[in-house]
Amino acid sequence: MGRSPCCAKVGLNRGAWTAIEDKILISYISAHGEGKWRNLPKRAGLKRCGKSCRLRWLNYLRPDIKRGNISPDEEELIVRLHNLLGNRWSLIAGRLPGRTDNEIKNYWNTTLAKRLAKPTSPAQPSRPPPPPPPSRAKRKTVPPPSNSCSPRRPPSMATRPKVSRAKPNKSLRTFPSQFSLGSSKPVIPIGDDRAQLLAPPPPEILQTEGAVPLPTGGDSLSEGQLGDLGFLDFSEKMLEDWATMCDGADIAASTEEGKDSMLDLESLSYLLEEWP
DNA sequence: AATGTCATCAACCGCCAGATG
DNA sequence: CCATCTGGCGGTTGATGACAT
Repeated sequence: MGRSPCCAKVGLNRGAWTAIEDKILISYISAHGEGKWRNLPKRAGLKRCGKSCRLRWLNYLRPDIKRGNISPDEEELIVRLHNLLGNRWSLIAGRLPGRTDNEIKNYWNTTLAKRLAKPTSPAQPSRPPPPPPPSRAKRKTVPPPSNSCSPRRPPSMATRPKVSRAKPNKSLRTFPSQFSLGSSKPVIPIGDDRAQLLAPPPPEILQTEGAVPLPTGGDSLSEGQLGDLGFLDFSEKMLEDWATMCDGADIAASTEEGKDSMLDLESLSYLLEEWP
């Protein structure tokens, strides 16, 4: 009864990924594509849990990941989106191409949350607190059973091999330019083993997919203001309108006034669901 | 130089929702 | 309709590096 474990836990590698494992995973996905994570480790010859492979790929190895510091524009966008969406990191990350939910979540927890806690912070949001967590938050809070098949922290983690993380200079930490999405950020020479593992992505990755051109009206950001955020598919005004709707306006009415040009379907459906 | 503390972030976990048989 | 599988999400942990003492 109950769920079967996502994979056999015995005999699997844990902790930090090695360069060889990364290479194997990249090669396999390059040849066979993503998906089928459960069987992927076996087929690829990796002693890893499928979930671990998926996480490694999505958060670290994907060629379209944008590395480097969060720009001020991105930061402000994260703050705004968090005010609107709460801790829905995947949704927030979905509006920041190249950024992962894990990265944004980490950035929020380590940097923004602390900064925003200070009342005099320039980034202090002017909006009310984020909405309560959506239905997903109804998870149980009981501690896991002691005989759980997957202990909270496996013993091996305590003896995780000392793997050099090769953390580059934080002020310049970014990914090789061929992986950027039009970013104008400085790029450091490849000192990261990740870069050596990755081949240049296919050209289509460098294109902004599904993006709606920014409005050309005066209320949108100028080209200079856009900076690194030129790939974003909505403008400041769109966010403002979106936020206004979230602040208690008649959403149903608002969405019928031609707002389909302002909101994508996902956002709109979310609003309609979460703010009835 | 040695030690302690803090900040960062990759990786893990349990849980959930949708898909599938 | 039900049980199971699969992919995905958000919360949390702990290794590591940076900085302070």
